[in-house]
Formats: sequence, structure tokens, C-alpha cells
Amino acid sequence: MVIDRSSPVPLYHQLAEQLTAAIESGRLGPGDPFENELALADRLDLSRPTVRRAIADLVARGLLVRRRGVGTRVASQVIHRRDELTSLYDDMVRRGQRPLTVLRRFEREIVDPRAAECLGLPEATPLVFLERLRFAGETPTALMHNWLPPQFADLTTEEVTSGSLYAALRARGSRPVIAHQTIGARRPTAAERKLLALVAGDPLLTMSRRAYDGDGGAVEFGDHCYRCDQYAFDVTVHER
Amino acid sequence: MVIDRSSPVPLYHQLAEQLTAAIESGRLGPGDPFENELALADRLDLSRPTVRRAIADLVARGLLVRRRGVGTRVASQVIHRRDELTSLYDDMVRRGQRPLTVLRRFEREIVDPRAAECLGLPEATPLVFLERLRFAGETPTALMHNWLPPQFADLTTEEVTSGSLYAALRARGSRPVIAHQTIGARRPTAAERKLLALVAGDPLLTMSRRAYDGDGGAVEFGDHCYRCDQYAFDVTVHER
DNA sequence: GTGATTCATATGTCCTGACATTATTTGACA
DNA sequence: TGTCAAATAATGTCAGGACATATGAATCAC
Repeated sequence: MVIDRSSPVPLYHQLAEQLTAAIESGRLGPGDPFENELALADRLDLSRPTVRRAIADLVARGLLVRRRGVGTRVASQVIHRRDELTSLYDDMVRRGQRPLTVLRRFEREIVDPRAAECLGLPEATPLVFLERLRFAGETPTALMHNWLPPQFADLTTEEVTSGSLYAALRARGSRPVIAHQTIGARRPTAAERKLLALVAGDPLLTMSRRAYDGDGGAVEFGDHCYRCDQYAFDVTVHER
Repeated sequence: MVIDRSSPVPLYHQLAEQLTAAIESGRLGPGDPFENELALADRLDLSRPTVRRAIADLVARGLLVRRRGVGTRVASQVIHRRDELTSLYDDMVRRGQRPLTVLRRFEREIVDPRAAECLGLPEATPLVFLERLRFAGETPTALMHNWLPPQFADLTTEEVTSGSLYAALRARGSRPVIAHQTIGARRPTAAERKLLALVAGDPLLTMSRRAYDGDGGAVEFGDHCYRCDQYAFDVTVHER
């Protein structure tokens, strides 16, 4: 356990990383008592609040459990807190498979009152619109519609197809930091059935999303539908 | 802005609640500059870290935005951070509608290798099993299966039907604090179609869940299916 | 032996103080 | 008037200290 005081990385962050590494290395096992904050602060020559901050970060991530009067322990089952949705698509990427995304439509000035409303803009605002179809091998897996505010009208086809849409927004100083997503299911339309190669009775898994930047300004509205044999969403939920 | 020092509620928590109220009352509008932490601490006769803690809580909830060297502002669009799934069912409750949950089956010793595995238990472990059907008025809306570890075999029918299942677990000292949920869609079985009064082609929205207590021990496995015209899930996602 | 009380341990809350870093404004100078 | 440096304003990090509260173990009284 080494703290480098000349590093620009905050002390509490260095400590949190090293505590995390100790837990994930297996050196500390599930349920093991964890060194208390006073001893740790003494041993590492750090102030107690600094140590508390590091430990609090690990608690927030589900690696440690604290109880007043008792002490701190390694969580019995190491759970990594994830504030994000993952899907079978992400699993594919993780397994090294290369899903392909085809841009079917890209408009820089399209009027859509519903999407404008979702973006908090006047109905007649010209929006940027994308329609993409995603494949896993030969199989179409998702049909995705996205609408962006007019400040992104300078997006290039290259940006939209080669990398992540959010990376392109971030390159323009708009950093999506929070998104509200609604997940549901419905019957496909005939067009969707054809595009996604569905047979009669196959349902769609749907997800609509409104993304906001750090100031709370809406930066994206998305309306996606997925083959349910290719997609499911994993959500981690915390009770306060 | 009043801080009651004789209250058992921590000072930072009182302040956070009042700052929240000020924002939600409309007294402070989106984008408004927010009083800086030094002035606030001075005015309220609180220490700066205490004020920082309160402000940090509001930042974490998306109500305020901070920038080093600039100051603190009310988020342009007030977003409430919610680390929880909500559904149309919750909307019904909020609107004062009274959904009804019918207990169809309650077993205190049932062997289910799949559920046991999901609970991290040996296959032959006798589990507690619940099957419930939920109604909104006359309309069946959800079919819910839940499996619990054997320590909950003393659950009463009363507990299971009158209040929330999690409240019953908490009363036994097992506090579910994190759950991993998987949301998907599929075709209903014939039995599900009948129970949920579905017509041909109607899809199911599905959600399976594994809930863990503060020590990481599994406390519940659930497998639910919903009518998609009655349910959708809202998820808030944060990018780090 | 059992239940109540006390004590030791550990986290939770709060304070005062100081310095570092970033962003914006102000003032000086060409 | 424009540019650059210094000053000001605000948040971020860190420290040392003190007291409060909850928990579990040990001790004491019956």
C-alpha cells in the first residue's frame, strides 16, 4: 500500500484504487474484517477524513460494508455497482463479436413535433435525425431512431457511422451525463417485422431515451426497438 | 432556512432537504446562480464541510451543478436522480388507484434447482415459493414468481399478501440493498396468456431479479412477466 | 445460569484551519 | 483598444481534533 504524494491524483483516489485492488486480488476475501479507518490513517500517515472518503467510495461501489460500532467488512459477495444498463449486445462485444451498424437514414433538418417536445424544443425546430439498423453477423438485431438538437447539424456521416454517437457529442463539448430510459415491449409494425426479420408473434423489446448534459439540457432523444432473442437489459438497483 | 440543532436529523441532511425544497418551490429557477458554500456556511453558522456535504447530495441527485472557480448553479432542467426502477404500476399507485395482488400459490418447501442456483444455494435446498397475480381493477397485469432462501420459511400468508415482501424480509433483519434485474420480452405460454387475458400476438414484458442484502447474501430470486400495455420500466442512467 | 449494566471498539457527525487548482475579472502597459 | 499579468472568487483536497451513537463483549448482580 503506497501513497505517492507528488502525484496529481488525489490521495483518497489512490487509496481507493489500492483498496479495490487488494479486494479483487483475493488477498482479502468475502466477509473478511477490514482494517478500521483510524488504524489505516495511522499506518498510511493520512488524515482520517481522507481515508473515510476512500472507504466511502468502495462502500458506494458495493465492495465494502460498514456498520457503526462494529466495523468494516468486505462484502460477502463482491458486487460491483454499475449505474448503467447493459444488454446482450454488450455481451457480444465483450465476447469479441463485431456487431455492425448500418446507417439507413441521416437528416440534418427534419421537423418532428414529438421528438422536439421530448428535447424541450419548439415543435417546428429542425432536428438532426438518424435511423440505424444493427446486425450481429447476418442477423438484424435492433432498429434505432435518434433525434438531436440543431446544434449537432454539423455531424458528419463518418462520425455517425464509425464511432459512438455520444463520443461525437462529447467532442462538441456536450457531455451526456444522465439519461432517462423507458423499457417496454410491443408488437412490431409490418416494416419493423421485415427489417428485423421477425416471424409472426415475435415481440419487440423497446427502449426510448432522453439524454441530458451536465446542465440538464437535452442532447438526444432515442427510440429503439430490439429483437428480444438478441437483447435483454441488465439493471442494477440500489435501495437507499 | 432554519437548522434545528436539537433535532436528531443530521445538520447536513436538514440543509439538503431545505435546499431541495427551495429549488422545487420554484423560488430558485433553472440556471440560477446558487449561493456559494462559504457564504452559506457563514449565514447558517455551519461548518463548510457540513454545507459541502449537503450540496454534494444535491449534486448527486442532479439538482445542482458545480464548477471549480465558477460556482454552483441550479441545473437547467431539474432532474431527480432515481436509483430505482419504476413502472406504470407505480404510476397507478401514485394516482391513487388500488392495484390488487392475489396470492395463487405459497409453498414453504419447494425444490427448484434453477432458483436455488440463482440464490447461490445447493440444488436440493428447499426454498420458499410464491406465485402472485396482480390486477388493476378487473384487468390482470402481472404474474410474479418469487423464490426465497429457507430462512424465510416462517413467512405468514398474512405478511405475504398484506404488505411488501421486502418489508417482511427487513422485519427479519435481512435488508435487500441491491438487486440485479434483467428486463426482456418474449411470447407468453398458453397458461400465461390465459392468466393475463392476452390475445394472440400480445407480447410479455419480463423481468427477473436477484436481490442481495448488505453482506452480499442472496435473499430473493424473482421471475415476473407483465402485460406490456400495463407496464414499462423507467430507468435513470448516469455516465461517470 | 440469566439478565442487566458497563466498557471497549468502531463508525458517524461536525468543527476549524490551511493550501491547491480553476475560472473570471480587473488593472497595467504598449 | 488589445494583450497580458495579477488579483479575486469559488470549488477541491487534506489535515487534526472533538464528541455522539451503535454494537458486541465482558462483567456484575440476582
